[in-house]
Amino acid sequence: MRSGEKTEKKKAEKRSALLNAAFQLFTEQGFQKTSISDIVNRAAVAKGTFYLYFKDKYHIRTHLITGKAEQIFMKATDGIIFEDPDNVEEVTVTLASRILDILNEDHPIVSFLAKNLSWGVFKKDIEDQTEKGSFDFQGMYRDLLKRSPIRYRDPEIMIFLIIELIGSTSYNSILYNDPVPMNELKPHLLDAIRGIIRSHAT
Amino acid sequence: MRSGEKTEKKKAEKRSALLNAAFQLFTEQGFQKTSISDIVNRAAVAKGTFYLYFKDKYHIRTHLITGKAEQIFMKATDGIIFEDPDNVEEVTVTLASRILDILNEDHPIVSFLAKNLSWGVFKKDIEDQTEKGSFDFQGMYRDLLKRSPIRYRDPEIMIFLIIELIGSTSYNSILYNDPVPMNELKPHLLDAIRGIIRSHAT
Amino acid sequence: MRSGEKTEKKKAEKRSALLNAAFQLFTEQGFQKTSISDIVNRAAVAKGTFYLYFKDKYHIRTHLITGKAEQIFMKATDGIIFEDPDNVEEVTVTLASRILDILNEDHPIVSFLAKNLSWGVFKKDIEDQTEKGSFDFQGMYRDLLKRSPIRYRDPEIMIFLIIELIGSTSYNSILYNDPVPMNELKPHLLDAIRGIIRSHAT
Amino acid sequence: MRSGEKTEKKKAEKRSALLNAAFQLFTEQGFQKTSISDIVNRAAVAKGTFYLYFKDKYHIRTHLITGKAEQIFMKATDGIIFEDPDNVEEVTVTLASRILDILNEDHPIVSFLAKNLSWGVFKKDIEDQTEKGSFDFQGMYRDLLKRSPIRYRDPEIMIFLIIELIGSTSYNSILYNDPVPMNELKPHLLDAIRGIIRSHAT
DNA sequence: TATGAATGAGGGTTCATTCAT
DNA sequence: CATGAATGAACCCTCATTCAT
Repeated sequence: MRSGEKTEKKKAEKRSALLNAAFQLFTEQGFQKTSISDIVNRAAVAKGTFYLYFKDKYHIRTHLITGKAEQIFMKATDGIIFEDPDNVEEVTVTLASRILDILNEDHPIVSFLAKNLSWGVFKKDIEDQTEKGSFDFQGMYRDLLKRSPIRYRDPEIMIFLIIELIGSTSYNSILYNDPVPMNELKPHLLDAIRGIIRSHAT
Repeated sequence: MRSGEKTEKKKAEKRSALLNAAFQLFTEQGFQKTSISDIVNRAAVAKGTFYLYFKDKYHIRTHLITGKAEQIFMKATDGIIFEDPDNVEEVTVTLASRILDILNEDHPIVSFLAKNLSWGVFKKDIEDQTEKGSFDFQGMYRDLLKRSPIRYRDPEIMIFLIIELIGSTSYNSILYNDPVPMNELKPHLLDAIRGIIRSHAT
Repeated sequence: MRSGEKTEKKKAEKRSALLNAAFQLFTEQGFQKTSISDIVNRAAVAKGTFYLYFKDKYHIRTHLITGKAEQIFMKATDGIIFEDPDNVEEVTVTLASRILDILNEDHPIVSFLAKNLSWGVFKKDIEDQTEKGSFDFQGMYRDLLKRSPIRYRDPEIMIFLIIELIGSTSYNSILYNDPVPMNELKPHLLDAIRGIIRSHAT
Repeated sequence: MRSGEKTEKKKAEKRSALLNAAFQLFTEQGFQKTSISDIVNRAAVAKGTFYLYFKDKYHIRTHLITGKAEQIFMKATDGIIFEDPDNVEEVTVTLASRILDILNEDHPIVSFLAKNLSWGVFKKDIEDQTEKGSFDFQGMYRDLLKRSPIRYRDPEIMIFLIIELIGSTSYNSILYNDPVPMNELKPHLLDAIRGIIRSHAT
């Protein structure tokens, strides 16, 4: 009745092969230019198989985006210890720094996210997916602000500015060293973040 | 001149009709979802005519992007008078403010640029096109920094950070009031810009 | 008997579940638009199981048609007593009337037969299937004509005309009240049948 | 500007080729089993060309059905002269007779209509299409009944019974001589029609 | 027997591009 | 210059059928 272990394993392999193939192709050629034929060819499975695991191209992209984003946040927060865990500036800058390092070491992920992650897609995906275990970044940050001894005006705007700044500058710096490599850009970026945070402190 | 004035005029009209139609459609539906059929239909021109004026869809997009960008910069600098034209902070913030106002009053342009302008495309287009009369923003800014009594470290990085910050935040704020409308976001944005400039001052 | 009773019962259940599911689906969506996936899903049976009981979609349709047709004839003749069992007109009109009533009270069967029973299919099915116990309508009618005191010219044509008339008019009248509901159409139909019978009497 | 005569002629040829190919294939294999690939292959045009002339398979079927039906009615009424044009029985039987002759001489049309014309399709098509020049059978018959010296009860039911009887019996008789060839069936059929008409006379 | 994952041929449809007019 | 009919490759997706478990 129940499918055996072996079958289950094979299924996981197919799914994984499809995700990997899609990730590579979306990164190399972008989402729109990648056809389902391309994906199944690289994954070495039959065309119909794709539809056993994903509804369509958008579905597999969503899985990739949320998966990769979560992976980054997990890595960024893993084993981290703050000297002063209630210091918004320290926590934010440290997290930003770690995320920039992770991105800087994983060009494919940057390329993939840059080519596939627009705010529209991101927000929609986030809302569509209330998957268990999904990393709750917003909640974590809300707690941080609550515990902080310093109050911040318009914290939502603050975080919005910071995220957009990181996101928009990473792409060219990391992938094309334009205008300078991330190593060089990073201090300026963290400075700018500090500036934003301070200007919101009351 | 062999061809009569009338013919020349008609030619320009067709070209113009194609550009307008493409702009509307790229804005409404995005680049990928717009077909050449769509464009020629809206322009009320035969399909083959498209190929008399543009090589393909990418070509017409390039023309639109550079045209619109130039239009914005022209408008932003038109008739402007600075109290202290050598003050980098004043000039930059004023320009930024005017550009934000222009964008905020022209949603289609924001939508169009957001949907069609990635850095990759932009740089490539800029390089491909050495069109006469194209607005020399970089040159203007270089002069400003030269005349400034204050010196700035890594001015290129500074301008990069500012441009990316403006570009990335405008889209959601202007079109979706997310996280707040541009009216509200603007002071924070200008603050952040000031912060970036000051942290680069020596 | 090697296989236990329980197994036999389960087997019959699966077969039955498939037949029921197919009947419903063919009735609801028609034969062509129903996929084998649809059938096994509704029958709550694995895809492969279908092929243990039926060769393909055509095969299951055939079983349904002959089964349903037989069911109708059985019901129509069940417990019937004629005043004058040798009177062809009385017997025919009474049978026709009962069949019309049965159909009128069982819209799904009408819909199913209408959507799935063309003469071509019917005749082929009948010939292919020499299933035991199949109701011998033709034989019954031959006997009736033999016993009748009145002789009829071309009896086969006569019965052909009657069957076609009933079959073709039932669908629209019963399911769509078009041009009128069966209650209203019925007397006219029986009149027409009487007319056909009389014009064949010698 | 305007496409030339030659172009117009070629267009008509393509359209015609598609209609002919579709007619043959629908007749040979039925509607559902015929793919658009089949049609364009037989018509010897490219696949995309199909969509220049017809929206989909249903659209081309509709054109064929209405076209063929009109053709039959035109032929049946062409040059007809009645001794007593107000005699419902004479007119009806004469028309029926001519239609049966036409059908009997054009097996493909019978096969096509049998395989493609269900009442549902027919009524929907008729309603969808208020094309100019379409033969107005209903109007003609209404006039006939109005002029008739004899009154008829429920004339709509009467005509419904007659049409269904002709339609349902023609298929097997003409194409398969079952139960007898049309030549032989025809007198019985006309008799039955007469019977229906008389039983509706007041 | 029973399962359901896997297959891949084939369905309908779109569209950039060409070319005779 | 301008046209738009014609093309056919490529797209996404469905589904009957097989077969290892």
